[in-house]
Parts: sequence; structure tokens; C-alpha cells
Amino acid sequence: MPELPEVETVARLIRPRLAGRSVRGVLVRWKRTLGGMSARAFEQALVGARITAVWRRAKFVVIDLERDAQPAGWLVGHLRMTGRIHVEPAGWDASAYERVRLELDDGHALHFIDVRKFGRLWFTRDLNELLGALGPEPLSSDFTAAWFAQELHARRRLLKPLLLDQSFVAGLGNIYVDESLHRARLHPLRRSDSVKPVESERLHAAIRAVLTRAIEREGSSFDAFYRTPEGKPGGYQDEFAVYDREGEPCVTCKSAIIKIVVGQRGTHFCRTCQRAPRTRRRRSVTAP
DNA sequence: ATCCTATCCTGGCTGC
DNA sequence: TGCAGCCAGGATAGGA
Repeated sequence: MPELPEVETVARLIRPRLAGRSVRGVLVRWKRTLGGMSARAFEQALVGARITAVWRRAKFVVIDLERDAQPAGWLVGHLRMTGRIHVEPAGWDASAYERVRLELDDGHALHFIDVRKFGRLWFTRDLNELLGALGPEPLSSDFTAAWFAQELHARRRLLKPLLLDQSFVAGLGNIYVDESLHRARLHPLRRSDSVKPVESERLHAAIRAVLTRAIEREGSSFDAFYRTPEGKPGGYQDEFAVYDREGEPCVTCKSAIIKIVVGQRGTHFCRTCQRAPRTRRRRSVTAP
């Protein structure tokens, strides 16, 4: 699923093809992809606008627009689970799953493709509306080990759902949370306020190491969905320690990887390397 | 404050 | 082989 490393890869690869281009036309093939804006309003906002920058925040692709050399809003994409963005020459076969197309002034077109239709491509004049509630970027200098330790202790949530919460730390998804927890040797069911300083430091470092390496490998592709804008699969799935490896040996200790459900999410871990939190068990009346 | 469930979607997988 | 039913998952809303 596209998480921070995949979205970073998408932004990097489409940037040189989009920077400086103007939008010449818009084709909306699935209205809900626009997130509530009418196709007509979307077209009016986009046609004639010029792209000045392409970047990423959390799992959002952000495209800066201007008109007559003045800022003119943003195009913001979220791939959710199966979304893809391609920028290709005219005539490129975008498949039946294309939802929105932007025709550019150099003959290329941006194709927003999404099998499951959860992805969104918004136009907004208020970026804060979409990005305002996000937590810090885990690879930025805002995300310090001290801040992280303090915030873990300020909450009483299970590590797995907390790390998936985009308002806590922005950009992690199911894959990279499982991988980070394994690297930090922390159990997904640990309560955040039980994490000791040495452990939160380990988790902080693990998150950054996993994301950095995954970006180097251009993300993870283990099913038919995620591909880079050049159509290539990522490479980080070859380095998965736990994700999608149920029953396979732990890369560290060889014991079988376990899969459970936490907060409605498939959760993979090693029960040897990632010690279970002490369960507060009910005292039995008839205990021996 | 935190957790749980349903919702949005579809292709692919499982089991009969 | 065919087909129904289930599953995956990011984000969010509403209820417990």
C-alpha cells in the first residue's frame, strides 16, 4: 500500500515531468475521486494553471499551482490503497481504472489511476484543510527522539494503532509500522506509556532507518498494485522482516512470524524478538 | 481518552 | 470448473 516511501518515490519521479507545465484540459471519469468538488469547478480551477512544484507531505502528493505568476491553490493526491499516478505521452493506454486525467501543455498527461476508487485528487485553496491535522514528518528534524518519548508517554494507546495514527506521526502505514516495531524489538500490543526511554529511542531510530531504506528501494510492491510512475515495482519487499511473512522464519532468531489482528489491521511480528507485554490477568477464584 | 464498527471499493483468494 | 463469500486496507465518522 502506498505509504511514505511509495509516495515519496511517486513525487520524485513525476516532479521533473510536471514542473513548469500548464494544465490544458481535464477529464473526470469518476467524480468521487475529486472528494466532493464538482467536475466543473475542478476543471475551472485547473485549466490554465501552471505547476510550480511537486512535493510530499505524509502520504499526500502536493502540487503547487500558480496563475499569472500568482499562487493559485494546490492539487493534492492521496493514493490510499491502490492509487497510481503516471505522467505519460499522449496516447498512453491508461487502462479501465483511470479516474482523472490532466492534459498538459507539452502533450503529456497526468493519469490518476485507482482500482478500488478510494484514492482522491483534490483541488484546494487552503492546504491546511487537508494537511493541517497531520503529525510530524518522521524523517524531518521536527521528529526528535525526545519529542517522541514524551508523546508516547502522554498517551495510553497500543503502539500499533498509535503509529498508524496520522495525527501522531505522519506517513507510516501498516507495512512500515510492523517493520519498525520488529526492528525496535517492541511488541505491537505494548501500551505507549509503558515504553521505556531506551525503547522509545530504539523505535525512533527504527522508524527512520526503515523509511530511509524503503525510499532507497523505491517502496514496496508485493501485490498487483503499487508501481512507481515508471511502472516498475519497488524493491523493499525483498527486505521485509515480518510484513506478509506469516509462518516464515524471523530474520533474526528463526522463529515463525506470527500474524494477529490489532485495530482491524493485520499485524506481523516475532514473538521471540518482540516480547509480549505483561497481560493483566483476572485472578481466578478457584485458583489452586 | 480510547476503542470498536461500519463505510467506501474491487480483484483475488478460499472453500465447497 | 464455477461461484458465492470473504478479505485486504487508509481514512473517517459515529457510537460505546
